[in-house]
Amino acid sequence: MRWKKISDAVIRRLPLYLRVLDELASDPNTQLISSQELGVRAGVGPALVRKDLAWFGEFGKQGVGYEVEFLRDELRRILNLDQEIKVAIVGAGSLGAAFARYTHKRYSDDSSFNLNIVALFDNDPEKIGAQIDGIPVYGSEELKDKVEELDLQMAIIAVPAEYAQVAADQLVAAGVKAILNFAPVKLTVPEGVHLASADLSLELQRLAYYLRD
Amino acid sequence: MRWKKISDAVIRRLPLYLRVLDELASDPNTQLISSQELGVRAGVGPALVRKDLAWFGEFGKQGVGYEVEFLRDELRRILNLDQEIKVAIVGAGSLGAAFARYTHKRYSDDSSFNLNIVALFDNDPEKIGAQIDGIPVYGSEELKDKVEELDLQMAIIAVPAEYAQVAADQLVAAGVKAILNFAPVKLTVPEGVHLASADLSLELQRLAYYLRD
DNA sequence: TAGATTGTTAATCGATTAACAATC
DNA sequence: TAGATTGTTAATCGATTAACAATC
Repeated sequence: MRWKKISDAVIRRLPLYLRVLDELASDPNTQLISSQELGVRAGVGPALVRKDLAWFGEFGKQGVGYEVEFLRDELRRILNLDQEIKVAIVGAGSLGAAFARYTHKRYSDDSSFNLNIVALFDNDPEKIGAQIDGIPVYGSEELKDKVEELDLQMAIIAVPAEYAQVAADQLVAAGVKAILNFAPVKLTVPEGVHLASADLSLELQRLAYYLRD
Repeated sequence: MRWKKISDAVIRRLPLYLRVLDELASDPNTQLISSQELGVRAGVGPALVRKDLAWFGEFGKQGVGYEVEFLRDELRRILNLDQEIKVAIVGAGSLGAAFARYTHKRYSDDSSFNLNIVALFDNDPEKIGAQIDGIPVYGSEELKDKVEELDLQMAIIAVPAEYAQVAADQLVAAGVKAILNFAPVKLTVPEGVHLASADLSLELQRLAYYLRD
């Protein structure tokens, strides 16, 4: 299945819809949902909900709405979340460790959360060989080998700003195609490698603007 | 100084420009920068750089460019970062503690980083009264008092998803007008309260989509 | 002055919303 | 059938880019 050039603005909303459907799936009273209702819960207009979904197929029934379980499964498939995705964290400092715990817990609790942190990497000899929440910490020089061995497909960069580009380069060289960056720097990666950024300080600085009103 | 209805898309780019200017300010060789160069470093087109800045005044000189130090000061003023902003973190678990350390360090190291974490809040009696990196942990029932006493203007929510809306409600009731949310839930806040979200799992799920190519 | 780069207007592009025929 | 809601096309809205006169 191949969908060409669907805008990232669309892709960003799919996890929002999926979250609503996951919540609803546990409620036996709600087997159907309209674009109206799904939109309200996701914070998106109903027309946009329908347009977004229509890029991938005809998932609804006119006059009826969308089947919650069915649509959830479709969205999970579209987002490649129907299979386990193995994630590495580079940087086993307090931030890296916190994400490891956080995401690992989520993976164990929620059987449909298929993002699994399976390895941490760090340079500190004190940390290498230890485990955090049962997840092993490896030395950075093992990164390439472990990416292959463990089939790591995604990575989270949680190192200090000055090492973030180095970490990204190592990940790219190892073949990782999706990177979530927490360091407060703009990373440069080759075409075909996908970046997401969770830049705490940019967000705080943006919020500061609105303190004036 | 009051700038009406400037789009959030514009505001989001100002911290990007500010970051570039901060880096450049330490380089005595670069006293001037063109919209071209600033754009390349910030990842924005040169025309957009000029248009963004022009919303707030005429900061450049034709044929010359922008003075780095001057423009930096102007941007810091526009973003209200010319004064110390006191920030609370709600949730003193590993994530909250990691942010506290991270941002607190940044505040001490970088004299122009005026976002200062000065309080943590938690419900766990084990944690209340303790300090993390010298920052005191208070009980949640003290939130309202401490917001006033310490003049807390911003907060970071780092509690489990099921408590995030409660935390937001308490913050709003206490008068906090800017909230950065890390919990994987859509928060509802009244008009006039500004939200930023750093939703790790939404970003990871979005990245998963691109693993197909 | 000649060259460069701003500030700004007009043109383009893309994303969201409105509307409605199709149909469950 | 009557009512509801989808999928889709056309209209609108907003954001980015191109172009260029002003001017340092």
